[in-house]
Amino acid sequence: MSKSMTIRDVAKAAGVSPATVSRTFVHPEKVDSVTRNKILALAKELNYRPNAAARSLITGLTGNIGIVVPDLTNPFFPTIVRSVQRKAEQLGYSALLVDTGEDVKHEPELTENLARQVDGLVLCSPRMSDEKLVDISSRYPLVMINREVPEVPAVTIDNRSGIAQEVAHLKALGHHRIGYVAGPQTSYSCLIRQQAATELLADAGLEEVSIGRFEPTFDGGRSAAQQVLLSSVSAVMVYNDVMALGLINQLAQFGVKVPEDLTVVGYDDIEFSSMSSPALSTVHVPRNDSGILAMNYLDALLRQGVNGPELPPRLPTEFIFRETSRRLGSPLVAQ
Amino acid sequence: MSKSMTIRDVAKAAGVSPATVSRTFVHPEKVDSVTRNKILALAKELNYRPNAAARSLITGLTGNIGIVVPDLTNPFFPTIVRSVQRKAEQLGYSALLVDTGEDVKHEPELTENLARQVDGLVLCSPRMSDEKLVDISSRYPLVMINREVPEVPAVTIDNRSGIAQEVAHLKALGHHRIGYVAGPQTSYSCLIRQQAATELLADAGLEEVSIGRFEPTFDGGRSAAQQVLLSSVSAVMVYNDVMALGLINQLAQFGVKVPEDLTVVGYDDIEFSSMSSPALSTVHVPRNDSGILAMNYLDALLRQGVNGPELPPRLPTEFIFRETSRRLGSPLVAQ
DNA sequence: CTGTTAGCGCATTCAA
DNA sequence: TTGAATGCGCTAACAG
Repeated sequence: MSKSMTIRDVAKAAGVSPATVSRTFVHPEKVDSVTRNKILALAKELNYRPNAAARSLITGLTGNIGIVVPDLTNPFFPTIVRSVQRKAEQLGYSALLVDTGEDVKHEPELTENLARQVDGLVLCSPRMSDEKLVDISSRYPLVMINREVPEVPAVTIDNRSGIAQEVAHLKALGHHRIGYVAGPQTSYSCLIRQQAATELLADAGLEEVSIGRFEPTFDGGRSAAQQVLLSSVSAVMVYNDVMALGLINQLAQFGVKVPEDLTVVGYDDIEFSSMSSPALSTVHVPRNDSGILAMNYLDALLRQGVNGPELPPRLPTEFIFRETSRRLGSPLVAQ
Repeated sequence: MSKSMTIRDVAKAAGVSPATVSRTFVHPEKVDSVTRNKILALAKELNYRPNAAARSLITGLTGNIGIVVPDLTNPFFPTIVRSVQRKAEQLGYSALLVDTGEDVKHEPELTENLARQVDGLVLCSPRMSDEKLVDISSRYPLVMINREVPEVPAVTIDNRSGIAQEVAHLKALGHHRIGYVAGPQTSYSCLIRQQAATELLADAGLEEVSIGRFEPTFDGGRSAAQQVLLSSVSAVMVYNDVMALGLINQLAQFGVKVPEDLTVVGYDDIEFSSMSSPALSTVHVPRNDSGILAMNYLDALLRQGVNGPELPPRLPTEFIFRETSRRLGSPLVAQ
């Protein structure tokens, strides 16, 4: 118990060679079932644990995967990280985490450093350039979540469908002049969502007012309030929930009530969106699923060697009608 | 570039022995500055990277630390995880993360599995028993955050002082009959806070009404609303912010306004507490600092070998007076 | 200050 | 089906 058991201790105890012990763990089918069971029993009796470093030195594998997120304090990410980590654990990996702090400049370096310590990477909403991602992906097994780059495997969200549902919702409520409050350019999904909004609003015969870019944070949303107020819209679609919550908060301080005076819809369906009051109308993004799918893909990629496994199609989103959207011009309910 | 460089490649290129190359990385001071610089230059020219597994096989060290959290989607934890991870990175470690999912039963096992893969552990608000923690701590280098167990190193929060400030605040606002909404028994800080509340309210000559236990979640807070309403208190102290936010949300649905009809104070000062409306009066807990201090301690522990380094005293907390607390019986401001 | 020697624990040849 | 031999890449003794 004092010193850790090695494969030779088990071999000695079982009266076999170290090689046989090794085989029973790596290729159990290549060992006679009698000797195998004997070794297995002895192994756990002696509390033997294979030394990961020694194994890694030979196989070149670590048994670890890396998760990279831009900002763990952004409520969008913890759910993803958690689901990746759990699935990784189920599959026999441990998960290393790196938070880049939205530092686009250092993101490639941090990612690459991590890459050398793990068998594969899960990159959550990476901010770096397409070129960098293609480059890193060509050298390390990797899967992205919430980003699309040609030739780089990814679990993606059907942003366009989510925006379409928002547009349909707002149109059904009688809104015509609609604002889109944009997030930062560094965010891929922001670009996609805004582009979809522009197209789909036009298709629906609605008028779009582009507002922003702002930081994708609560304060970013607050700082959008003035422009929103000056834009003469009856409804705004906001890049994400955190910003939408910030916007609503600042609007309240200006005496503008949501949804009475303005309809606001978010995107992501973070946990707090259903908790705030008024509860935020938003688009649900299956973040938990995305993590599981990404990790499953990575595992398949690692096992097969080539990039054979199928990737799921863009994950469906669903509009959630809560309390921050209402029919345009409908009378206030008596208090 | 195709195959990874080894220490021998560098040695050959520099015309020295492998041992000298090794030394320049591990004990730079034991190598002549001229040869050292030559080796260093060659090393990066050849893009040499020490093989962690080989190094680990000899030293018994991995260069990794492990972080264990009960629930990453609980907004209390991401800030801590992030600060630990960043400090770890600064100190030359990589961070492995495990989310136990508030599964008390499996927590020891998950922790122990992680322990074998890392040089040391940071346990955030561990839920397992004192005995288990003492046991694991006796076998692996470890530091806890937000838990106190004799003989186990920890970065702790001055919960009592936070509660004292809340009590003083409520007393100053004229409240007399005060509720304490408790969280789960599995949470150490809940026990401490409630105990402090009982004592300090009594000391202040105030009347305490104990309410709960509830889950330390938003829904847990909501489910406390009925009992709070029936308790005839003018103010409640809630175990944590998430619960306080849930309570306020449910109270609103019952037509009870905060702070007009009831004063509510939380604990933790999670990010959303300043973002909600009304903004939550609460006790700020220095979570970011706690992570940094814990990681610094762990590093010192790992370096010195013994458990010599000093631990900081309980970290100070600070009451934040926001919008959910008000003077008892003061007239409403005209709307 | 530097080189030589040895081996960390394991998985994989190759024979038997 | 099993055993003996080899080496993954590196660091730590020890000499020199």
